[in-house]
Amino acid sequence: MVPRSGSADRVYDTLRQGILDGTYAPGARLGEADLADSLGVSRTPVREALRRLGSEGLLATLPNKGARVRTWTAGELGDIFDLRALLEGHAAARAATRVTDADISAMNDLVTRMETAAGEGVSPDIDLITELNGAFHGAIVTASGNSLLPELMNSLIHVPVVSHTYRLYSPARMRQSMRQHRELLDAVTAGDPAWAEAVMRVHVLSARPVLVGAAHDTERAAREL
Amino acid sequence: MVPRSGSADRVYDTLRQGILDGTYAPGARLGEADLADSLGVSRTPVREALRRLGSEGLLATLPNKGARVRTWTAGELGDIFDLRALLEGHAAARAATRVTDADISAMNDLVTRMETAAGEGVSPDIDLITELNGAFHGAIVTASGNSLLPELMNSLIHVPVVSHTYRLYSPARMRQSMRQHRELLDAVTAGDPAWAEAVMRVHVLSARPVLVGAAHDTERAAREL
DNA sequence: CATCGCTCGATTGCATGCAATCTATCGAGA
DNA sequence: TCTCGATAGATTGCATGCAATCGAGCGATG
Repeated sequence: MVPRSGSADRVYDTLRQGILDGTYAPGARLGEADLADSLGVSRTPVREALRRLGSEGLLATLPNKGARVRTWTAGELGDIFDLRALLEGHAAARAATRVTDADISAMNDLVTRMETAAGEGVSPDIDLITELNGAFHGAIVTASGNSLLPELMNSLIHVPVVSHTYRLYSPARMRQSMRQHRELLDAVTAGDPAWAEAVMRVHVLSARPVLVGAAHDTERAAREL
Repeated sequence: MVPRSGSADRVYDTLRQGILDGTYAPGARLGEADLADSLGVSRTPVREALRRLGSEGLLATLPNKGARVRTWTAGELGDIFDLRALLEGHAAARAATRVTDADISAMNDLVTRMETAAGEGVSPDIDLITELNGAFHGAIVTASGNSLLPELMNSLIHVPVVSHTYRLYSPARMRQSMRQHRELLDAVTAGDPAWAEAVMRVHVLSARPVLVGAAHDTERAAREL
């Protein structure tokens, strides 16, 4: 998934990144002319990028009314985590029976680097942890051997707030998450599918209330405006 | 998901339908100018539709080389059915604990009409069965209460050959499929999530070898050209 | 004779112009 | 004063033109 060369692809990457990192807030309006101007291209590639993002679920587009950054209710976030628990749990079980030594070695590297980045240093490197965490979960999903699962996970994980998970974690919750990664790796290394699936479900479902709670707070604050 | 009004949306619907019903064969090249001419619109809405279909996985698009109808290997089809068994099994279990009487009544209507369409008449109405089957599975998924599951299923089910399932069925296999629908409805009506999940998994996984086998035959035939 | 390079036709990618639609503001009437 | 309607500005949707890139076919060369 390297950044391709065309203008439309660059615009797509820029907008996607901006949506995920919060540059474009949920609900923000994305006008074609504004974006074209600020990005130095014409409206055509911008339109193309907006339609792609719309069909991938990051934007809500209304005919003749333009595109807005999609917002997610607390209920939808809960549903996302239910599906993640199901799909990633399945992936972990299958990965446990299929991983190669090279896979395990790479995963171990990722987990170790995460533990370092989350370690006792004064300020954990959230961006790095987020990136490593995504790579680790991606490695599990890939190791499941199901060639369509990575694609399918992308339609779930691209939800902006999910990529901000670690910003919402307390130090204790962060340490718990790191321990779960380590145990997941242990279960996969042991080749125990039931153990791996259970740990993965715990890992995902224990993150769920943090995200859903944050969404509830946001909704409450929005109602009181 | 009613057909919207714009030209781009009409082109999208036309192409999608054409891909699913085989008008555009797997691997067929879809040129912008050709389509624009034959559909009586300019290249702009055609491009838009092609990009959408590409990002939804129905087309494989290469930069500067245009779009082709995506082909699926037997392995990918097997992976799709594994994920369907997982996701629809989950949906059936949840539906069993949440359906309303109105849901059950609507599902019963669908199943009964399918049985009629597949009945002892000389030529079962395959198109009708396919449509009713899609509606029934959609009803189960919707009744699961997970608001994102329908979206997610769409990224799996849009694979062309899957929509042709019933064309590949023998009369005996067809009757078996109808019995499974009826038993699934029984399980959901009884409110038994484990039973419903098991029946759904049987239903999906018993269809799997038929589709995968057909794909293997196609691949073999292609190699021998 | 095979292989490499080149030119030309075809196709995609991007920019721009115009028509259609929507939103917001202002004004008339009850 | 409030509501409804009309007009104007802004924005999206579509068509078209031009530049960039790709692929096929021909010719030159080892």
